[in-house]
Amino acid sequence: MNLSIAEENYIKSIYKLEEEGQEAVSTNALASELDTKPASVTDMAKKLKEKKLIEYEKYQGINLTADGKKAALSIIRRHRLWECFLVDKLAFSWEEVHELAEELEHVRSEKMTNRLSEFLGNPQIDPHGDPIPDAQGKMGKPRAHTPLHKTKAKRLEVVAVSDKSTALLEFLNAKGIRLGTQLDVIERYEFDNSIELKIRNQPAFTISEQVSKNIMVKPI
Amino acid sequence: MNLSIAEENYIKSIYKLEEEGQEAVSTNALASELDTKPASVTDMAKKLKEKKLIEYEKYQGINLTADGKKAALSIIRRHRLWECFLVDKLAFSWEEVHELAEELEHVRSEKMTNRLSEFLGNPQIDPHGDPIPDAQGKMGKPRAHTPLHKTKAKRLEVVAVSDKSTALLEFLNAKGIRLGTQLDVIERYEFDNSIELKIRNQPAFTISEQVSKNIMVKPI
DNA sequence: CCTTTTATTTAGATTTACCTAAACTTTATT
DNA sequence: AATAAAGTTTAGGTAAATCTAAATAAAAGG
Repeated sequence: MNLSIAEENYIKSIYKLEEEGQEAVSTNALASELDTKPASVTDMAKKLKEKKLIEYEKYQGINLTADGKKAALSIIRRHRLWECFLVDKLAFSWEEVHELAEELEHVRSEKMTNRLSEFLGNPQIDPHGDPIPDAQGKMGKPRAHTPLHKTKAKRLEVVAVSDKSTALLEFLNAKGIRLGTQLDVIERYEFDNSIELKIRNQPAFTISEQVSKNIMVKPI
Repeated sequence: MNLSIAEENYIKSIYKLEEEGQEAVSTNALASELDTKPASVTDMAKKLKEKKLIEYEKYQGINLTADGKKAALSIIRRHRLWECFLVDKLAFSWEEVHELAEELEHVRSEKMTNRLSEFLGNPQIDPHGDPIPDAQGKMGKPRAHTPLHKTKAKRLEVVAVSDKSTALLEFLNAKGIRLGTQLDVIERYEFDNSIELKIRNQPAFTISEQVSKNIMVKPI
């Protein structure tokens, strides 16, 4: 199956929205994810259905077929491996790599992808904590799922960040939060769902619900 | 200046044909280099002229402007650095990397390009022996220029290969010819311009003019 | 120098991936 | 259940990069 860059981007976004729990991905949701218009999504949906990569009926939303899922995992694999490359080998920081990987991911060569993986030591997670599918399209573990704002635990470790925008990642950098950082929850404020945190001996600080939603943690 | 992939490919090809000695690059030559039709070239020529990357008058052929040359060198730099990466780090052989680099070269990020260069140890030549322009767009030396079929010398060293097609490179692989290989010319046959060669102690073999044209050498 | 050949350009279509505006479904609300 | 609101699709259009076929210009040959 030979996909255009646009088609790959649609597949990737559909996969993402399905992962986030949407039973069937709506035209609107996909349009806003891809920063395009609903009418364009309808057009593309017809094309991807033709190619048997999605299930789609008028007004009923979109789901990936098995083939579509396979394609998505292949794109995600390439994306995350390039992110590792940029961080591990070219010394980029985690907030810089998403956009570049968006471009590099579209160079389709299984041989290159597999050699890149090997060169990087077959990494299991990317710089944002997301698991990297293997050459067969198997995703290690299904990504760390507990966002900080839904945990009760007091001592936590950051395992992933779900929003890859430069803005959020730079904010986290500034606060000293990165992958593996240990957090102590000092206080949860009901009225705005903000959370007061502390890292080791550093002074405490507060983060909004917006932020805590995007920090995936596990108790320690 | 933001160029599309198509525009970048035109710029690169114009640069190549100018290098090969064409005073003004003809519509036909460019069309066949890019494997497209003359009519398409005319269309694109108008656009690139608009962007001040080429000089172009109807029926008069095409030349790069200073800006066009700068753009070309930037693309070539990216192309050749990725070729080095693929060969040095991912263990590809020289006949496999051209196509992949054609795609990777279109990811435009000066920061990434410069870091890639540094990561590779700021290489001066790519796996085919072509010089790599530096970050300022300066090309080390102007590529080794003597094709094997034009030399009189008997003892030679291979310094570059001008045709990057898989076919030629695989043929050279099979014969044991690679960058730095030392050749002894046994005989030159006038009637078809073929050349009989020997490498060290191996048995002699003959190559056609087609091939010898594309092997750049220096006497030793 | 005139004619033929070759090279180049124009005109008009096509494809992909978009868009806007209008029409139509579905869902939510009273 | 009727109607309003929200979501989705259709219809028709645009821009980029192609193409074919026809027209035109330049070069080559007698």
